[in-house]
Amino acid sequence: MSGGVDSSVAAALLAEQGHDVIGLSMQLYPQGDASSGHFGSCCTLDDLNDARRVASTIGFPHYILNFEQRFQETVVSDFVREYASGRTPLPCAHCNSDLKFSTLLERAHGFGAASVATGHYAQVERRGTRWLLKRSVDREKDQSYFLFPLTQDQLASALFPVGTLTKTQVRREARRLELQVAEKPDSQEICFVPDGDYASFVAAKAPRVAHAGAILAEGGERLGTHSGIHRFTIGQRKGLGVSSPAPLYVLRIDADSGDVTVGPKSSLERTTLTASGVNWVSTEDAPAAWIPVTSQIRHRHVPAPGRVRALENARAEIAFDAPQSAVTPGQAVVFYQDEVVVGGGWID
RNA sequence: UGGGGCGUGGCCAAGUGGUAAGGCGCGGGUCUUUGGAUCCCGUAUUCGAAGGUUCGAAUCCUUCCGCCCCAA
Repeated sequence: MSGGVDSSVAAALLAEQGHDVIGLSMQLYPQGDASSGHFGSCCTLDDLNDARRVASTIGFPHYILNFEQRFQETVVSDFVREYASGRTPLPCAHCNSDLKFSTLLERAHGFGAASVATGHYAQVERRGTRWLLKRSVDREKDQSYFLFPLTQDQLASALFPVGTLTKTQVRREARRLELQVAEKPDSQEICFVPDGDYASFVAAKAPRVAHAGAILAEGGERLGTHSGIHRFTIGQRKGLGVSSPAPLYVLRIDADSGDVTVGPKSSLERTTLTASGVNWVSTEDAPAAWIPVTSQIRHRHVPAPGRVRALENARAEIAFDAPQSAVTPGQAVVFYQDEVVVGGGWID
């Protein structure tokens, strides 16, 4: 329970259906700092109190789990490491697979719980011998993209009560259940970075990245300098500090040399990509031959038609029917067939 | 008191007689449980200053101010 509307409604609905619900919230930052309000946008002290009030209103126990250290070890360290290596992290996906459905799930089992329910907009469905991950009914809010790493065991213990509802319906349920968080704004942006200043956050954790480097044109011409590769992501237009007749976008980030290569938007297009750490959610065996899928290379990306096939060592190759802009290492590529998550991996 | 170059919005910068491109930044919006991501809208009655030529100048002429380079 994050203290938001979605997880609150998820818990309340399960309780209403007669499940034996216990509420669990993760404390991810030091309490003292959280109270200042400058420690991110979710799971602050206020949020934990909101969760507790919801549990109290519905009438089930609520516990706060101190995951500060685990959070640092999994989500935050990966976040920093990725930026330091010139990649763009996707912390929400790691938080789901490495914290919520691992450490939190273990603790929940310790409480005697059969499953962990969250407020994610996604669906889990049993088909034959496998658990399938599917998009939520509300396609606009679908969060299956962030859940692609979940294993069969994790999916077997996952419940997404709001996955069959629209956001409008969730708000309506919250009001019907008289939850104090019914009108609470949706959370957004990265939850653990104070003031949204992620660059300073990364630089503080990994001082080595904050070194100046060159901004180069595609031909190698030096256009300017920058103050650290962690400030850039593929496809970024703003913040380059370089003048040009036409907008420039980040094309490549070389962590070794510190070079950031920029060029026109058209140079961002790619028709193929490879991914590592691929999780084939829907299939027993990784597909050796090409299979048709639609793929997303970022959250809110319009699914792009193409095909995918498995490579050695949990890797995969994706070929799009039409070029896609800004394929970004570190982001996830998730492939779908209709509403079903076939699998996903981390873009190389 | 030798020669050459430059001064356009906060920054970079096009434009060399026809009535101020563009980029960055900034402001606003959109989007969003990743990205100071993308996308959209706005942002110089004015071109170092003052005169002059012209129907008309940032663009030509004169003077002045400021900066830079080369040669002494």
